[in-house]
Amino acid sequence: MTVKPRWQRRKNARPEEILTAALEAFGDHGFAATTLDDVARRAGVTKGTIYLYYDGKEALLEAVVRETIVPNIARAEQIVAEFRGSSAELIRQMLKGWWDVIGRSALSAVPKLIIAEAANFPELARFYHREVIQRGQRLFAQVLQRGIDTGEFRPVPVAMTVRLALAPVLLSVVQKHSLYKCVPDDMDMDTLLDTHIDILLRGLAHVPAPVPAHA
Amino acid sequence: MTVKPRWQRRKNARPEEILTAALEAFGDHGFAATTLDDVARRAGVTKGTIYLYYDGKEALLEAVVRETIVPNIARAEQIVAEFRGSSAELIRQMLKGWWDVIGRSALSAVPKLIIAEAANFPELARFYHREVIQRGQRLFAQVLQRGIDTGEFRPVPVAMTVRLALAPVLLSVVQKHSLYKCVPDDMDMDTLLDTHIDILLRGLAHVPAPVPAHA
Amino acid sequence: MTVKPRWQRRKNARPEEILTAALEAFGDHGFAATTLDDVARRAGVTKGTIYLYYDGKEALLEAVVRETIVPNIARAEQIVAEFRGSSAELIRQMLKGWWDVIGRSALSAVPKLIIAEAANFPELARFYHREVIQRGQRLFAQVLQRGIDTGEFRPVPVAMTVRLALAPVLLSVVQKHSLYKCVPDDMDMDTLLDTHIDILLRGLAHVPAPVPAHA
Amino acid sequence: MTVKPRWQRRKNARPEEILTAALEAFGDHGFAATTLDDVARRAGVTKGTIYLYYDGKEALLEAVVRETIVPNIARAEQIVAEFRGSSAELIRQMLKGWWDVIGRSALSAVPKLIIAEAANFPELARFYHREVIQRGQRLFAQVLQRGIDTGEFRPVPVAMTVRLALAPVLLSVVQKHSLYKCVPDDMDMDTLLDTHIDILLRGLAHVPAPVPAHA
DNA sequence: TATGAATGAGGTTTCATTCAT
DNA sequence: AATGAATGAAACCTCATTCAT
Repeated sequence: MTVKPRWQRRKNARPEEILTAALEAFGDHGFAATTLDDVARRAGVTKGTIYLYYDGKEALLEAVVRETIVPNIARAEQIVAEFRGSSAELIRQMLKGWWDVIGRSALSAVPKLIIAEAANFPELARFYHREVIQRGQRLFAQVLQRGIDTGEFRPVPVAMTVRLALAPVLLSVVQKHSLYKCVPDDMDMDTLLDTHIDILLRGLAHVPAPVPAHA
Repeated sequence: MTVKPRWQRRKNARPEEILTAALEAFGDHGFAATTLDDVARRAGVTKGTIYLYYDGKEALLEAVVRETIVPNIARAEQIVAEFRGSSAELIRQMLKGWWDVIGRSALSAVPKLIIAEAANFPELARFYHREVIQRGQRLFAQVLQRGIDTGEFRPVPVAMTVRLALAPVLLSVVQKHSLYKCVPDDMDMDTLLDTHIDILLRGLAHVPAPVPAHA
Repeated sequence: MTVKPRWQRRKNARPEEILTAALEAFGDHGFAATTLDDVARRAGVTKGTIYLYYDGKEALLEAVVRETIVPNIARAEQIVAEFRGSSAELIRQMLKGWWDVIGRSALSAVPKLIIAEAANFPELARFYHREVIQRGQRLFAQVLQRGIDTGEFRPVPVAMTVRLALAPVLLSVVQKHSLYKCVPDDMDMDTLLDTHIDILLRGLAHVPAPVPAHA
Repeated sequence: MTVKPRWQRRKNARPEEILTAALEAFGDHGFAATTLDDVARRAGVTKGTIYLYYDGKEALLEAVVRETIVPNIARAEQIVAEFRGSSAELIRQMLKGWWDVIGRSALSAVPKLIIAEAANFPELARFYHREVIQRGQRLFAQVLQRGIDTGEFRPVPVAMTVRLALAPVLLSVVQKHSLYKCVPDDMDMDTLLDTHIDILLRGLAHVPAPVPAHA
């Protein structure tokens, strides 16, 4: 007969389990409304255990943000550097790929978390802006500029267009963790992305404007 | 700094002052991280006074959401119903108008607040989705459909396109209340909107044959 | 102006009530072993009320030390300055007076508290040393020096003698709040003080040493 | 710094190492403010190891007090029993010896510890009072009484005088572990002791009181 | 109507103690 | 014999809510 041990020793697995649990909890309820009891329960430990690995609630939040997203940015930068093909195709792959890797995964909670907590943790927000947003925008801007340079796209304000290209996926990921937790989600992300890419690429194409820019 | 006028305000101005203060505070810090002391301070009253007009913190949040945005939706519906002009022009005016009325005002805090708190207040989120988002999307869809019906736009998935058209302004308003409270805001909203409308309308245009500027 | 001061009076009295309760509790159990619940209970309030008046447990400790003893030092300085009489008589009165005012009162807990907590709150200890101990020793040293100068006492190392003169009363006050809380107190403080003063003054007198200083 | 020797120590050296560490830690911070992690670190072991030798934190405190001081009392009793010489000389040697053996060593932490914790551990305090203080006082009283009986000293209240004779060394040892951890220690213990013994013995001598005892 | 002193439930954090390794 | 991961009770502290004025 083996008696069930009160707890198990899982030293190496613990930090990541706690981090994942914290990401979920913070993403669901926000920082202030999340209790460490909730995080602990999701991680299958007790409250005190969290303090073995993290200095406190705030340190846990920082770890969640710092250790989850940044690696993916580096990977994206590498993919872009190695890509051979049209700029249009690369833009399509970046948007789709971002959704597949971040949007569908648990990592998708981070952007919503940052939006909700930026004002309460400005230092963390600045870190995220510097290491994630700016790097991501720079990457996308490179691709767009390359397309303009090669004549594939018409000249557009690059920085603005980058924001416009990313806005639908960012907003979708944010809504996935807020409104669509409460209302039936009628959004077909594949169709949305296809439509977005379709309109975007047509809008970047070299054809005369069909409508006067202004009345 | 005015000291005396406070006592000369109409008595029924109090609830609105509190509501405005609450919107600011909730928008800045989120619901859980906002203290009623903070709301009271912004409203120029003391904590106890809030309870004379609202049943508690949660009731205050509900009031903020219910009483601030809905009236504007009704106004937008009226504007659209009365509009005479091309669909493209109406789309341009709706996007620009939304930014002018909501985006620039204190009301812009509501979308960020909803995103942050939806999971904690699902009933409120459903209300907002039903009374604000769906009505807004329906309105925009009407305009888009009209443009397709009249041949001004090519056929596109309407529901998706509505989301895509609104995404940049929504995301901007959300970021205005989160990241851009912490990092220098280099975003020129007018240029962003112009670029967005430009790309969007080109993307909606009938591709091959150049279409006459005006029917 | 005494209409119904019952509630108002309590409001003004709160900080002092809490301070007294804290002095008792800290004196009894030490800082770390004292719970704020205990302090609150002694003061007849709840835990939260303490935070209306003090920033936290540590601030409460500081207030206890800073606001209780210092005024008495000032008073002692005044008494000495105004005294007319022999130095011996003044020394007698200072020792007896110190015991009557501090030793018998609740203030007697402070020296024990400082001894117990000095290492944990060095800044507070330095304050106490500077504002209480050094001022007290300086005062006593003046009197002793005056006695030597007038020929009333034989020359002795003043700084050392001050310590020796004060040691029995200090130790008594400390023990009153430690050991003699646990064992039956067989100490008659009046006799102890009389004996101390007797031996001390004889020891300070101008007579040849009756015993060889060393073998 | 020696690294290897730890493993070569006799196994039963462990308890003593822990006891020494505990004495230091308790003496520095008091019982409640001391963590077992601190004790363990000072002893060069981990927290769990302490429980192999002691039943818990409180048992450790008891062991510290019970096993450190008592042996020295026995030794002092023996020295007194074997002493041949004047009572004055014996008093001098006892005071000086006490300081050399207890005052300078780590054991000096015990009196401060007892003072700080007596109210929280009354049973332990009673033990200490019975086995250390009373035995020490009885010993000193014997010597004093012998001096009076032989005519070496004038008659004085013995019990009181014992306290007075010991007060300076006790207080010094206590302050060494409290205030003088925080403020520069300007106290020359040798001079203090010499002055004390000088005044005390003169005060015990057979000469007419130079000052009227009291009105 | 308005205040703000007081409360008490609930959260974060610490740490003595246990126990699997 | 020794470790240190894990626990859980208890402490500090905050703040929504109440209520006497």
